[in-house]
Amino acid sequence: MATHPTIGESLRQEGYRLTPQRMMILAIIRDSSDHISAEEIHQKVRQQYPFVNISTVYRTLNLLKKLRLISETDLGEGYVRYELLERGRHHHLVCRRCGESFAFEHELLRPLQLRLLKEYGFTADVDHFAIFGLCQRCRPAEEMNDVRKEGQHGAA
Amino acid sequence: MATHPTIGESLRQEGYRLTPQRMMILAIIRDSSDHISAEEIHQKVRQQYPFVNISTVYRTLNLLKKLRLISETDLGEGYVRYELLERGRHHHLVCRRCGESFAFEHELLRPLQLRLLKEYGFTADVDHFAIFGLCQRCRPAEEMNDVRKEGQHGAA
DNA sequence: AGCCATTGTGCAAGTTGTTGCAATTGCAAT
DNA sequence: ATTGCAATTGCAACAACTTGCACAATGGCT
Repeated sequence: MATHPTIGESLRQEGYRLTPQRMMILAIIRDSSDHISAEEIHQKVRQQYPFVNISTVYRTLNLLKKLRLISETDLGEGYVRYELLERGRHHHLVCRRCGESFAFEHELLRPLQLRLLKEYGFTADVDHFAIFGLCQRCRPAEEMNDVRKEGQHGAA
Repeated sequence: MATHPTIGESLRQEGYRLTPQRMMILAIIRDSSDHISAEEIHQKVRQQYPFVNISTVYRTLNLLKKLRLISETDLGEGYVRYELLERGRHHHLVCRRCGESFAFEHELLRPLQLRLLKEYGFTADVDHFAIFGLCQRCRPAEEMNDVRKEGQHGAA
């Protein structure tokens, strides 16, 4: 029932206030099994206390993102989803054809992160990537589609 | 003055129409020296023909993106920018502190692209990445900031 | 307990971008 | 040159998200 102590305390230690709105929002993110949208958070907060404004939800999410406590991901649904970062870093492959999304290990981004640091002196925030493309199942279908179109005028 | 022939023809070969609106939009993207926003394109189109609607601009940009003729990038400005893809593939590092953005070579993403294909069977669209983080100049300042905050309560 | 600077909230208006629909237009066939 | 019709456009309404502002609440200080 109580808000996640470590995250609430992280906020206060950074000089921010732990208000009832923020406690409710934090509890909902923590209790949600996977990525959750701002609108879903807003709905659930309102079940407890109906006067919370959606802009408070967005402002809280932006604050938590700034403090690197949550990650924000665009899975191509027309809105973004949020997740506790302490839950373990992972990333997503999103198929542009079927819309399905697949997780992939943070490990695969390490080499890139290192090269950017070595060659450009740039410290990349690699909290949560979403990479778009074609999944294994959809690629054949897409290629067949290309062939049909090329067939219309004969050349590649 | 004439619209870029190859891109205009690409459109028609795919079965789409080459309308005056699309010709103007294409010419503007081609004549722009770097990444350009939808709003900038709209302004410039209206100088030639004031009745073009912003939704036509967005729809044309989405079409060109779908056909992989342009790339779309979020440089953290609150809107996205577009660029001809045939101009050579490159990506951006965006500093979350100073806002500056730096180009980096497509080559650095190749290994990731290959591993995603080998390990997940996923064909990643790597047209234009924007990776956020801290640039060389801003990292010291940010770390100093962290130290000050940690000092307030003594432990890390 | 009470004061006060500062942070946070709700509201309403503003952005960027998307979409349903009716009217228009490009273009291939006649 | 005209026709037919799917593709395209303009418009207005909408969705996700942000922001300016006045009021409210928090929490350190006395």
